[in-house]
Amino acid sequence: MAKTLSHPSFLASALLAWYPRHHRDLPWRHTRDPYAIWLSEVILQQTRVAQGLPYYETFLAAYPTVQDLAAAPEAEVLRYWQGLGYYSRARNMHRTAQQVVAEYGGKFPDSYAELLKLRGIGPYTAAAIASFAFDEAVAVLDGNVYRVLARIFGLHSDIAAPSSRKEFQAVADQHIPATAPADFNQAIMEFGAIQCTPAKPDCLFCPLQSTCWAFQHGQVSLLPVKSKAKAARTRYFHYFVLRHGEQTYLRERREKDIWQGLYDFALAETTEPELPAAELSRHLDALGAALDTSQAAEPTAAYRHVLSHQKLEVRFHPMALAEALPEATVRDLGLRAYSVTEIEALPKPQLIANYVEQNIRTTR
DNA sequence: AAAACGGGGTC
DNA sequence: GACCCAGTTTT
Repeated sequence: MAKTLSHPSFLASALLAWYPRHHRDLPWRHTRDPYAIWLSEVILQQTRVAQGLPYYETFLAAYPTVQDLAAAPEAEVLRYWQGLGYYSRARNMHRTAQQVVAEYGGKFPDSYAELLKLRGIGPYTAAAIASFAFDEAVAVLDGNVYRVLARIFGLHSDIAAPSSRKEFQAVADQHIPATAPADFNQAIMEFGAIQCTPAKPDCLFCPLQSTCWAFQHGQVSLLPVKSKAKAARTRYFHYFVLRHGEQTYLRERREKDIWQGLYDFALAETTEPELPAAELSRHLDALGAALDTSQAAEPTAAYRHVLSHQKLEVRFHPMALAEALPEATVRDLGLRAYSVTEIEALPKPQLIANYVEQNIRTTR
């Protein structure tokens, strides 16, 4: 909780003076609706404003209220989220919307402590909603705030270590003014986003230059301290794009892995780049008589798709079917046949969406 | 405490 | 290629 200071801290004074003259005009800054604020904050988790902005507009138009979101099918919600990544954000929002309707009578919880109990709402998002929608004096702590505080106060703790959170939170809570918590939170994040940037911050015209520890000690480029992430592992995907006339077979990814709840094609995964011939023929045998071997096509060149913790090398094997797949095969592989129009409506990983866009369309 | 979870922009 | 992004959940 914030200490109520008898006078504003130098940090709060500087940021609150800086903010009105420099901030960007963003749509979620014109609302006090906790639902809209919640949506914007979840979208902006690990996502840049420029990337998230169009999603915010489209999503809010599709689901103007928490009741609308709660009533929607999950696949449709994921389809609106397609391309944003971290799809558990959308699944959690959907479930939480249903909970808010069922257990809170459709009225959003209005305190930090209560918000924190909801799925998909952690310390950052709870503080953001509590301050922006309800004027609660709890400081947000995001990548921007870590960076600003590390530089201003010369904090050298590794911001990638969970244990550092307490230290930074305490400093932020010490400076947030009870009289303007929302503006302070907006201001410190905006300041980090456009003035105190990761690379080449604008120290020359910075209002905090004289009080900034990092600037005074020539360590701006060294702060914040952040340990390196582990190297991503490489996975090799071999997709079988099975087509029968206008129909293409896809399946929902239900397993606990990347892209949960999204749709892709029948998949063979290997730990080596190449799919062994024996394994390929085993997969082809499983398709039975339906496979039209006279129209066998070569697999595509490998697409590289980079995620935070994985590098994917992906090849597509387009295959024509002479007849629909046997019921047993469809069941075993979890597949279903979809028209082009239906495929468009399914939520898909961006990689699959790109492939569909370029390679699957109505013939003629 | 560490790992998993997307995709795009920037240097 | 490395780093970053208005983080949260799971292990």
